[in-house]
Order: sequence, then C-alpha cells, then structure tokens
Amino acid sequence: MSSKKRLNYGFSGYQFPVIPKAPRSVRRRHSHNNLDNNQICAFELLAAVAGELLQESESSACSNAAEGKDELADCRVGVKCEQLKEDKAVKSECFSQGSCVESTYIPEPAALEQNLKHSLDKPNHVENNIFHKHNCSIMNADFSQKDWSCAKLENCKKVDRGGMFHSEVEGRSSNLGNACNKKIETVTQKQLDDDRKQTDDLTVANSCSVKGPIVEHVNNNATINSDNSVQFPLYRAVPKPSFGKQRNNVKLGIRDDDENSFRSYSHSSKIRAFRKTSRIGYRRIKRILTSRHWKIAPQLKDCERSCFNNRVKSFYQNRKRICALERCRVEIPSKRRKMSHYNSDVAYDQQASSERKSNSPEKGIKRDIIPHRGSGASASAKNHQKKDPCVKFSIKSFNIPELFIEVPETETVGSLKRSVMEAVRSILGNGLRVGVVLEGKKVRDDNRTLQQAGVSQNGNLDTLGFTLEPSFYPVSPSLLSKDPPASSPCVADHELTRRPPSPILELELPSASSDPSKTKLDKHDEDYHELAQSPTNPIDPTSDVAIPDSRAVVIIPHLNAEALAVVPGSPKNSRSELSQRRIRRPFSVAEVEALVEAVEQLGTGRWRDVKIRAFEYADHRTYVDVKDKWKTLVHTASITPQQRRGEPVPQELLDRVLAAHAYWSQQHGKQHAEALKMADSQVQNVGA
DNA sequence: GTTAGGG
DNA sequence: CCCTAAC
Repeated sequence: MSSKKRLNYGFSGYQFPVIPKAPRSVRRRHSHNNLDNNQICAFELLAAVAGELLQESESSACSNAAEGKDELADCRVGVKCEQLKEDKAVKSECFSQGSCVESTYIPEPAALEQNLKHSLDKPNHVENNIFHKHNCSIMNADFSQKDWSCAKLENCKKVDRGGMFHSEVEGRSSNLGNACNKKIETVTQKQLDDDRKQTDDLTVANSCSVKGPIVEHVNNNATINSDNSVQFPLYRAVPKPSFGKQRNNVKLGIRDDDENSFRSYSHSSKIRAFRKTSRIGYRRIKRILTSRHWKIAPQLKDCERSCFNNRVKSFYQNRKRICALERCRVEIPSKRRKMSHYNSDVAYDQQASSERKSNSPEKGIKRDIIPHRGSGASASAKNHQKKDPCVKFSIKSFNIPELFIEVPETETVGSLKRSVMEAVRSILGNGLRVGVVLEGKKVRDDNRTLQQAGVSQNGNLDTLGFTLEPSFYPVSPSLLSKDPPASSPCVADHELTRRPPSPILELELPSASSDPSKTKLDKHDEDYHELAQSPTNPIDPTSDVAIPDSRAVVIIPHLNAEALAVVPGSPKNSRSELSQRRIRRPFSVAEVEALVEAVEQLGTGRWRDVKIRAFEYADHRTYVDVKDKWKTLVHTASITPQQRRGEPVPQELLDRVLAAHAYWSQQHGKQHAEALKMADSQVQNVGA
C-alpha cells in the first residue's frame, strides 16, 4: 500500500490498481476486498477503540434526558429520566498520547479522576470515551443524545486533519477487554505504519503512541465494566485533494459494531479500484451490513433524509465540501436475523426485574444497547408488571445521522472544525421530533393511545423504538409528482453512467404525522430509493464527473423509513416484524426489456451476470429477483393474455422471452448431453 | 456467494 | 418475493 501516495493526496498522479474483469470463478476468488482488508481492518479496529470522550456535563445529560422525556410525554408515555443516573454515572475519559495535540481536548485530571472513580463505583454502566487522533482520512464522531443539547459540538473541535474518531463505550461484558485489546493492538499496529509514513506530511501529531494508552484504557474498561456496548458514529471528514478530481474521493464507511470496529473504504489509493468495482464493494457492504454485521445494520431514519438539506447551501457557500451521507445506502436487510439487531435497540424488562440496569440477557434477548448509527434512537423501556398502567422508557441515546465531510486539503484545521460544526448544527438546528416505531412500523397517529397502539406493559415493548426526525419535511416536488423512473434498459448507458453507488440527491421525503397516505409515502420512499439507484436518474443533478464541484453537499436519501427506523423486534414475532417481506417492486416493461436482452446475450443460468448487466445499479434487484422474474416471464409468455396480470408486457418481449428460453434451454440440453457423452466415453475408456 | 427450484 | 438445498 502506497501510503505515501495516499498521504500526498496524489490522486491524479497515482496509478490506481485496476481490477480486471475476470471469469467469475476467478473474480470470486479475487477479492480486491482482501486487498483492503488489512486497512479496513485497521480502521475498524482503530475506530473500535479510538474515540473522543465527550465532555458531558451532568446538566447536559439531564437536559437531554429531559428532552426525551418531554417528547415521550407527548406520546402519553410516562417517562422516567432514568437515564440520568446512568449518564451521570461514570465516564472515563481517555486520550491517547498522540492525540494530545492542538485539537485535542484534554479533560482535567481531577475530573478524569473523578470519573474513573465513578466508574469503579458503578460497574454496571460505564461509558468510556476515548479520543484518539490518527491520521486516516476519516472522521468519525458520535453524538449521542446527551451530547446534543450541549457542547456536543465541542467535539467537532477535536478534529484534525487526520480525522477524528469518537466512540462511546458503554461497558458491559467482560469480553470487551480482550476483544478490544486485540483489535486495538492490531489496529494500532497497522495504523502505526501508515501513521509514521504520514507524519511528515502532517502538521499534526503522530498517532504512534496511541497504542499504549488505548489498550490500557480498554483494559480498564474491561475491568471496570460489567456492561458495554460500543457505538461508532459516523462522522467523517475526508481531506480532499485540492487538485484532484472530486470524484476520486470515494468514501465509504462502514461501521461494524458487531465487532466494535469501523470499516472504511476511503483509501485513496484504492479509489480507482473501488470505483471500478464499486458495485461489488457496495454489495459487499450490503452483505456486511446485512449478514455478519447485522447487529448494526444501518438505521436510517426519516430525519436523516433531510437533516442536511436545509443547510446545504450554506455549506456550499463556505466552499467546504460537506456531504451528508446516509450512513449506508443499503437495502434493508430482509432476513430475520438481519432484523434481530433490533432486539438490541430497545431493552425492556418484561420481568420487571426491579431496578436492574445491567440488562442481563434474558430469553435470548440481547440486552446490549448498541445505538445505531444515524439518527436512530436506542431506547430501553422498562416494563413493570405491576398494575401500574404506566409504561416506562429509558432512551439510551440518539445518534445523529452520518455525515460525510469533505474539505480541501488546503483548508485549515480550524476551518475543518467549523465545517464539522456547521454540519452538526445543520442537523441539530432544524428541529427534531421524535418518531415512534412499533413492530417495525411507524406509529403516525399521535392520537392513539399507547394501549390502542399496542404499547403496553404486557405487549410489545420489545418492538418499540424511537427515531429522531426533522421537525418538518421539505418535500421534493419533483419526486412527488414523478413516477419512478424505470430502470433503464439501455445497457450501453451503464458504462457511461457508471458511477459509485452514491447518488447525490437533494431530496426529501414527505412525512405525515397523520396516516393518510402511508402507502403513498412508502411508495415514495421506494421511488426515492429507486431514484437513488437508477443510473439514469434524470434528477440526479450532481451525479457525474462533469460537475464534480457541485457535490459540495451530498445528501443521500434514505431508504424506507419504516424498515430503517430503530425498531426493536420481538423474538416472538418471528416474521411479521422481524423480517418484513421486501416491498414488491414489479418489473417495469423497460426492466423486462433489459432483462430479456441480457438473457438473450448471456443466457439463463448466469443470473449474477444478467443482473449486473441489466440492473447494475438497481440495488433492489437481486440476481435471485432477476432469475425469478425470468421464471415468471417464461410462465407469463406461455399463458394466454387473459390469464396475465399486472402491467401487460408487450407480446414482442414475451416472444423474445420464449425464444431465448427455448434457445438457452436447448443450449443447456446440448451441454448436458455432451457432458453425458463425455462421461459415458470416459466410463467406456475406463472400462476398456 | 451463486444457482436452481419449490413455495 | 422467500427459502433453501446444492454447488
């Protein structure tokens, strides 16, 4: 890895590795991902331990908690400011040596000491924030609820050119120490190399000394904490080469809370490769988020969609590149397990086990409170089985959505700080409201009682979640009035329109507090998403190379809010809530045409290729979908028009379907026959 | 991870 | 669109 190049921001001059297209068998093996693995790993690990301790005043925590209370109160929910104590409780602040320069905030020893003392006193809940400055081009910050009202923005100051990580750790399990320790060592080890190389170029301190302190602190955590969860936020600033093409700044970040790590794909030296294979990378991300790392699958909320819009222009004017990205533009995991992480969002206590705060695992319900990225809210609700009809909730924290920040390298650290500050302000300043999600669905009717909504002490507290939303939703007229653009069948265009799956849209989703057009809203969400995905999206104003600088602010639209909201899932509600069936997305004629064309050329049995060819950027189409669609197409073509349903497919296409189907069936038949022949002859040879 | 096929 | 066996 030529970290030197990276550090020099020599995007334009560097020959990025190109991943050649290889036969699938080869491609599969070839994992360019692997190339990044080490680095990514390093980021993960680093992120896992590197964080910034927020200086949280008790009043801050209190006021925040109070806010939550108020919000909830509106929902007629009796809320206890239980979090207060927790918030007040222990916070240990740790700083790496290397991060003590300039932008680093250092707590007063006395305070620190006190915090540590608290930690010891209250082993169940310890929050450790470690601020660690390192030189990767990532800024990661977290603003939990309590951070918001007060000096949260303070954190922004602690950003240097290299970037910032902030992590909030709520200790719980005894494993933390080991796991983290391991990771830290790994990461620091790896990071060290890079860092050292970078040192020359950086005005800010080295991170070489990170290792010791962090490890040490983590160990402390392990010792102290009886309960922990790690929250990795999503704030990143990426230095932008002043002369490089904007488009080369490909940044993708994945937080892997499952392993307390952070993944980043923002290595500039990999940019080309990544872009070339952005699709794959993206898919990988999706996989990561939806499979092994499902725990922290993106929690995209309504609020995240629009948080940034309002301030976009101002950012622009600042000539800063501030991009607000959805943490991940990822399709919502649909599999059961993918939703299981919801379980960890809201902790509740069906057993009414008194004041126990150390959510001990029960019935397989994860007690870990792992706040989700984005503006997701983690809430814990305590359900007391008394006859007291009150439902008690305790919201652990809210996160702000991920921000993507880009600033020219020539910017000063100070301006970067301001940029970050701006970004955060833009999110927080627009007003927020709280959304309630129950059983995976937004509860939009504020007039329903909790009882009516099914929120009761005996019921679905485990499926209750909260989200933060903008207090208003600017509605994009263009979207509302527009039909979803059909996925373009123009295969050829894909080459031209190929771009990283990070559509830039300044669009907002409408939202209604009542529930008049839920269907429509959802549809809209879909459309929105589709727009985002469509390579031929006509709306995308800033998608391509031509106008790189127009991307000063990027807002990545969100996915279906319902699916993304922080929704706790009940293990009991096996399917209904935990894994909502994917929304139906009938294939348009154009899509069918693209499919037919692809199949005509590639044949059946290569659905992955067909998918990529025909639906490169239609993320909602999987190759399984494509295959299934072909299946139904073949069926449709073989039945009478009267029996067909849905949008009529031109007979011409159906004819082609049949023709292609017949042709490829024949081919496969031939293949099979040949295989048999071969086998046969071989058998004969052997026999002879 | 893909493919194929039943549900 | 889901699920899953088989590869």
